[in-house]
Amino acid sequence: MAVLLSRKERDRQLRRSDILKAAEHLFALKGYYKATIRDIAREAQYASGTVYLHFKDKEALYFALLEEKLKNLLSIVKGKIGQAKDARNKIKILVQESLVFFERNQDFFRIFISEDNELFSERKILKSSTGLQMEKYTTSLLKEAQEEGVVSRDFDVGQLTDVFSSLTKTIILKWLQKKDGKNDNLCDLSDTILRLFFNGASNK
Amino acid sequence: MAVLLSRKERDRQLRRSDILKAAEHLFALKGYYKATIRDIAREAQYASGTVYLHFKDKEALYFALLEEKLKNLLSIVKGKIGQAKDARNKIKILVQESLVFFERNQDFFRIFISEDNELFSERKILKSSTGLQMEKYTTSLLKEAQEEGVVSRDFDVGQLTDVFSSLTKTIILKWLQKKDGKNDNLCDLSDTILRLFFNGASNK
Amino acid sequence: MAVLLSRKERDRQLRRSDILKAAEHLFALKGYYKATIRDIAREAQYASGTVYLHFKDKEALYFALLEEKLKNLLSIVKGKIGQAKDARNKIKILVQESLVFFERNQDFFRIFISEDNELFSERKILKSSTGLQMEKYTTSLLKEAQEEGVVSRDFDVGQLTDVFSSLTKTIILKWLQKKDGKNDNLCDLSDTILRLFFNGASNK
Amino acid sequence: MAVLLSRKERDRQLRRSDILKAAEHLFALKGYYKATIRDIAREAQYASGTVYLHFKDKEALYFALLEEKLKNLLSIVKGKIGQAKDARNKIKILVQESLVFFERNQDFFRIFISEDNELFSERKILKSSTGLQMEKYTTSLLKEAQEEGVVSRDFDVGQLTDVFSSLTKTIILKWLQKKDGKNDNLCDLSDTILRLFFNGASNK
DNA sequence: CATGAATGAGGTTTCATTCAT
DNA sequence: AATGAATGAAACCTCATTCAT
Repeated sequence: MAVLLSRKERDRQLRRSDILKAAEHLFALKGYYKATIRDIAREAQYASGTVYLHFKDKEALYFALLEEKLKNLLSIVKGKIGQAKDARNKIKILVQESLVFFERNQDFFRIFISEDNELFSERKILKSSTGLQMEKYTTSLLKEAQEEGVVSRDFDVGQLTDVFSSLTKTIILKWLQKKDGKNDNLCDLSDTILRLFFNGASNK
Repeated sequence: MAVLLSRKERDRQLRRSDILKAAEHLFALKGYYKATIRDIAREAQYASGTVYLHFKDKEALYFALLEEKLKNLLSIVKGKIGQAKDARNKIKILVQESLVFFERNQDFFRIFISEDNELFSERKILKSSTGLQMEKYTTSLLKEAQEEGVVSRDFDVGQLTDVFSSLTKTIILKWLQKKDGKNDNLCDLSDTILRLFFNGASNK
Repeated sequence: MAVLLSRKERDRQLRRSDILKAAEHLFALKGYYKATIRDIAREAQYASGTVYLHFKDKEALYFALLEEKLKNLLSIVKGKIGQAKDARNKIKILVQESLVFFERNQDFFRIFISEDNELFSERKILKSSTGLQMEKYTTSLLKEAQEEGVVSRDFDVGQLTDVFSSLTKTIILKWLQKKDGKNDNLCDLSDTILRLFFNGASNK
Repeated sequence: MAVLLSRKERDRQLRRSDILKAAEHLFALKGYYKATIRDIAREAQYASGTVYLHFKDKEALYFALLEEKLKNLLSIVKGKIGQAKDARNKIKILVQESLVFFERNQDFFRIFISEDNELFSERKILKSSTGLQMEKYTTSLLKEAQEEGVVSRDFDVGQLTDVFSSLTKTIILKWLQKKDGKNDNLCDLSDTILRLFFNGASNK
């Protein structure tokens, strides 16, 4: 019985996952408003109604997607960082792992970056609780860096967090837009980001 | 006769302007999709149809708004920069004037920053020709800075332009989100931006 | 004073006529629904409002046009027929003059033929009183022809009238659709029409 | 399974048919432009959106209607004509069956006859491919009649086709307009049509 | 559970008509 | 009289969401 339930549950998760994958693709391709539930359901090979068995409404689907992926990224990052000792190295790992992750999840990046700036009332920056966690985690690393003196204490940590994040996103976005056939590795850009950031935020 | 015509034309521009102002407010408040033409018309105290006497359709209204404001900003910036001699100062002025402008045009900033990241197919980043001009202009200043040695030549200028813009936007956005009653001047943040950027992009 | 008034009146008629001409062109080109008052006014070089100084509404303009032209055709036909003696000749003249008229007024013909079949409630076949007169006149000629024995009395005259009219229109329409560069004269087709009709409606 | 599918499909066709019937009625009553999708949906007892599950847009609905009915008429006619031997009899059957059909489908006739004369750009006389087939079929019968000598070769077959069709339509239209309570059978008029046509188009 | 037809609110846009200038 | 900006009703169509099967 436990087995049966767990299989059932596993199946359920699979379907949910199918839908999330389709949503990721379509939201990235067309944006939140132009991507229809029908599009998404069809791409996932389900009927529209099925989507509603897993998500309350379109917005919930959207946020679940954000949540899921961010949780994934955060856990990867936290895992890898465990080993590092000083803040500089931790931040280095954060950047590198983010680049690796986004290179593999370009659709998600498109959604992520556009969500990013939605300060509009409706699609709120609820910043999916994991988004907030991510932010807090970054902030804590930057605080550490300030304490270790590798980043100046003159700056407001909140501000630094935003600058750091947007810097990373900007570089990724630029890479995504270029992507001439060359297909240079995104992760090669971690040095650029780190140099810009650490120099920028240094004690002078 | 000339007077009559010019009054007519002036009135026309006033009405157009009413609509643009309402659009600015509503696009900023609700975003492109949730802001309806009816909302905008009502806020401008006109009937829906009136909007279409001035703009072909919703998109045209949106882009006209972008264009109008950006042209304004660009001309201010270019005007003020005329006086400056070295690249560092020019860029300083660019930042300062942008901050002044966006402090006065916060609604527009909200639209601007969200447009910015729309890589989606439909509402294209055609970056309203003036948007492109603005970008080119910034790039030219950064090139100058590279030539003058105040910014490292290691970086790709395109990349630098993006970084510079997103840095500025990020700082503004952060300020906009905080804005606790204090109401600190946005323009006071120009030093933060410049320090982060010039240190970041320095030769080491 | 009389002169002054009459000049005023003449001007008024000229403007009315301008509008009717534009309406004729646009109704022919796009049909009643797709032709807008604005289109028509613009083509006539007036403002939309001016149209309403001459016609109560769009429908009134449409019917005035029908009326005007049909009155014209009817008076031409009646004038020419005065001379003829027997019904056959009268009908021959009717056909010939109609062809000449429609060759010169092809736009109007397009409108006329489409109106023709509108039995819909709204754009009623009020058949502009002149349309009715025209019909009665034709009927009277056909009655005469029946009395003179050149057309069989077996047929209902109303029916014959309709058949005669639609026959004429059909031939004209066909000519209009072909009109390969050749530009053959439409009036050359009168024999075809008359032959088809008189044979068709003969006593055997 | 086959049964299940076929029931679904059958239901679907029924709904489609409901809508077509309502459209037929309303287009006949008010004409293409004044009949609204809402009207049609309401008459068919569906919501507006439902119409769009079956037809891409208003025009598609209109043409589907035309197509459906014409296909029906054409197949009936072709079926009955199979038996006949000479052209005269074939044409007789064509007329008779058309009359029977239109007597039963008066709403459709109203649409058909009005469509007929739309030479306007938009609602094209693409004459729904079946419309063209119908025309070609008629033409072929008339050619046969010419070859058999029962219709004069002096006439252009295209012209004859048009004359024949409009003659038939005219007689039906007249009948439809009269229809005093008497309710005489429309099909009784086939002799009138045939006599008018064959005499008219005879060798003299 | 899954389906997908049905719903209907609501958006954009057009255009006949009015009316202040 | 002439203008043409303004109006606002009303049309078409989309799509998130529900619910009977």
